[in-house]
Amino acid sequence: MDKIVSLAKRRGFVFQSSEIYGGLNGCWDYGPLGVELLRNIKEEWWKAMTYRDDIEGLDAAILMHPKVWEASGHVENFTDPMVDCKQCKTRFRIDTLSEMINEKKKKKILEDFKTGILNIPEFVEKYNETFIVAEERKEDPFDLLLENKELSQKLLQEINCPQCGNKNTFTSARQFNLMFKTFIGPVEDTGAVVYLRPETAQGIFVNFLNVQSSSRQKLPFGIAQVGKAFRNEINTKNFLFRTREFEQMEMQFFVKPVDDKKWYDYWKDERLQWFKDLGMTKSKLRYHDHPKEKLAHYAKEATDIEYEFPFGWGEIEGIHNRTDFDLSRHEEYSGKSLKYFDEESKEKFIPYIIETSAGASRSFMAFMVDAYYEEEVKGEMRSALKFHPRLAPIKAAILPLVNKDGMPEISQKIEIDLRKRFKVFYDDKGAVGRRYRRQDEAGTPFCITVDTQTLDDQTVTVRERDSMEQVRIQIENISSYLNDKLKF
RNA sequence: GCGGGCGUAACUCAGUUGGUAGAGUGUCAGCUUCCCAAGCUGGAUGUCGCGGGUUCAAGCCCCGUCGCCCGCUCCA
Repeated sequence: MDKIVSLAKRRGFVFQSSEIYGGLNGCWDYGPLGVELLRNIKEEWWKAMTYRDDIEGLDAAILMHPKVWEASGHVENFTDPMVDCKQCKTRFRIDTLSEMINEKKKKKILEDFKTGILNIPEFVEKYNETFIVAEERKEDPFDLLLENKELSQKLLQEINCPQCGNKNTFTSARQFNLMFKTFIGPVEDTGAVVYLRPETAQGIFVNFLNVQSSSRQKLPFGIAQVGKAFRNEINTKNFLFRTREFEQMEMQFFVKPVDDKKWYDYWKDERLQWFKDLGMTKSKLRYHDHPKEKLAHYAKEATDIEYEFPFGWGEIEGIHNRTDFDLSRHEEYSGKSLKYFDEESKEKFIPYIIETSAGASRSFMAFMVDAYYEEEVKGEMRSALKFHPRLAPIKAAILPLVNKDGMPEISQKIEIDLRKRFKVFYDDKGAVGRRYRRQDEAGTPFCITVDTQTLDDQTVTVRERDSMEQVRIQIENISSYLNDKLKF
């Protein structure tokens, strides 16, 4: 993994964000080669997903109405206060912690707690207030006390850790806000709070009827979107794997509820095949089906496509049956009907949604790791990135074998001609062997070399990255040769 | 968030009991070079992550902080 990170920096794939200021945790920048690779991945995905008659594209704004995130469940689920047990290192959500303690025990704890704060009048006052509020709202006073910033710390001291049984081992309760908050308008008024979207999906859901009616689509059909999403992760990890700003490639497929299984299976196959078609090692790809009891609140069925990274298997795409959860919720929260009218059956219903949600950044890293290759050639190490030609940042390098006898002139002509159609690179520095190896590390699949024979018969050699073998072709055929190699 | 490790040139790393920083690779310029990191000559690059402290003197010792990696936790 370290090798990949170091190569990524050395060759201009990925730099740490704000590096000269000491870096910013969990943020990374894509350099000249990185941005090409990333764009190619997104481009391949876009073509695979939207160049078909049953999927439309969309680019929704990153900022959305705050109610979207209430409807989606993110406000509720992304902002739980948590505590850690310092002894056994277990983390608890405050509300789950409360659930783990039985009523009798709670009573005892509250009594001990009250004794403990008798000599602090303001605490006693707050304590009594809490009970009145709990009565009014018909809530557990225990929970309310735990949620109170000043009192919770004292109360936590009275609670034994349900995991290890130790007392007085909890950290103070911390609020985890997994959504980034910001403000609409220059005045930081709470009424104007908006969030940076934690997923692109909601932009698709709220536009479901807009897209459907403007594109005259009928069920089943999908909406695809590529875009940045943001999560205030507790810890970032493993290079690009868990970052706070990342890019998603999502497609939401709207189906009749009775067809959900069929389309779930279809997209499950389809999405795995996409990674394989782009050259990812088959044995390093697998499904990880979510067991029923671990499914997220919105999902009926879910699987991850996982790639075997050097640090272990990790999710690069999720395929979920989200049922009618999202559209129902948006209907409820917005008060607008999101039902679809089926002409054939004359029925009105909320469609089910099959989601395919791939991480662009994670795929980037998976393709990078998968392409990395080392071998020994005549006692020297050769390292190469064996990208599928369609993903390779640079498609071809043009190299004059030596810098004389008119070779540079011919090479430059070839370069100018190819540059219109392909991302190419011209290099005349140093020995040709060194230039080949440089291109290997950048992942360039083809090197076109102009030599003495070129001067006689207008042919060049094309050296292939993986085999290092060369073929000789006519200059006028280079374009079609490359085009052919860039086909599936 | 907790525990551990690390931070010196673009990369990999060395740096003695504290005495004003080195190597290899890469890179750049030139020469040479007819096919796989060849050779020769010359050049450039460091607030030793950042901030503070101890000291006559800190890359080295102490404190804080930021970042990266590993493990745990978390990942609706």
